[in-house]
Amino acid sequence: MHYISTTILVFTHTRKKGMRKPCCEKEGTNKGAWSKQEDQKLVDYIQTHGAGRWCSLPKAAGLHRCGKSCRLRWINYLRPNIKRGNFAQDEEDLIIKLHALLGNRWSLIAGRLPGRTDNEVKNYWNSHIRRKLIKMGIDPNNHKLHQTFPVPKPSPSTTSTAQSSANNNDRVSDTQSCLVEETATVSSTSRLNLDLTIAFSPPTNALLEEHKSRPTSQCTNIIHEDSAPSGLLLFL
DNA sequence: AACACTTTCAACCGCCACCAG
DNA sequence: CCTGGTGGCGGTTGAAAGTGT
Repeated sequence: MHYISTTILVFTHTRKKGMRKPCCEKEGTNKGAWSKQEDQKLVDYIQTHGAGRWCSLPKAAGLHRCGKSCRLRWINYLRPNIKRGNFAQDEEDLIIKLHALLGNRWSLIAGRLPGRTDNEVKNYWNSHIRRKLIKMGIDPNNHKLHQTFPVPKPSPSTTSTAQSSANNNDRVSDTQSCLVEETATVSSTSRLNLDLTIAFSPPTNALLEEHKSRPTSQCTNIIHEDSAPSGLLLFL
């Protein structure tokens, strides 16, 4: 009820502002969770016709969905080679380092984690890592240690109660050791040590393709404005 | 067992960049 | 150059699952 009224409000607002029509017809399209049948239809269609042309895809595939919804479902869930489930410790460490370097650019971060999607990385950051950093007195936005907050000792008693499986305890303490190490760097240089060459996974084929197709001017060596070069080559 | 509260994560939304005409 | 269509991105939402009382 409330949703419909806000949708109408927003819709009329955008029509007024930019006279821009929505990418899909709102009427008659399904919303919410996808059914098995819908998934199957989408997979079948993409397997025979390939992904792309998202706006016309739903009609062609016989789906009562918005094209964007189809794209999201494919990219985040149905696409082959998607890694699901718990993040490994090295993945978590890499996310933290990449976030310190790139900020909330989830697609770029996810691009360095084979099999992970931007949505998954974003969710994991917001529900796990962010909370963890805050608990440890680290500002998740700038990765700096809060001045007033004492650095906790990496003892088992400091682990989270909500996720207290043995596995998680291990992960938490590992992260702590990693972050304590990092905060030491922060305190000495006011910046994280962002040398990513150690834990860096090789670029995916897609990334390499992407790189090939771009002019060299867009291939950027990321150098912090006030720090030494990280040695990380990013394809932006 | 029942309820309240918290956490997780799939999905939606609007904005913006890019490109073809 | 301008405009409209399209794809991609990051922020946000809300239902479901989990946990505490």
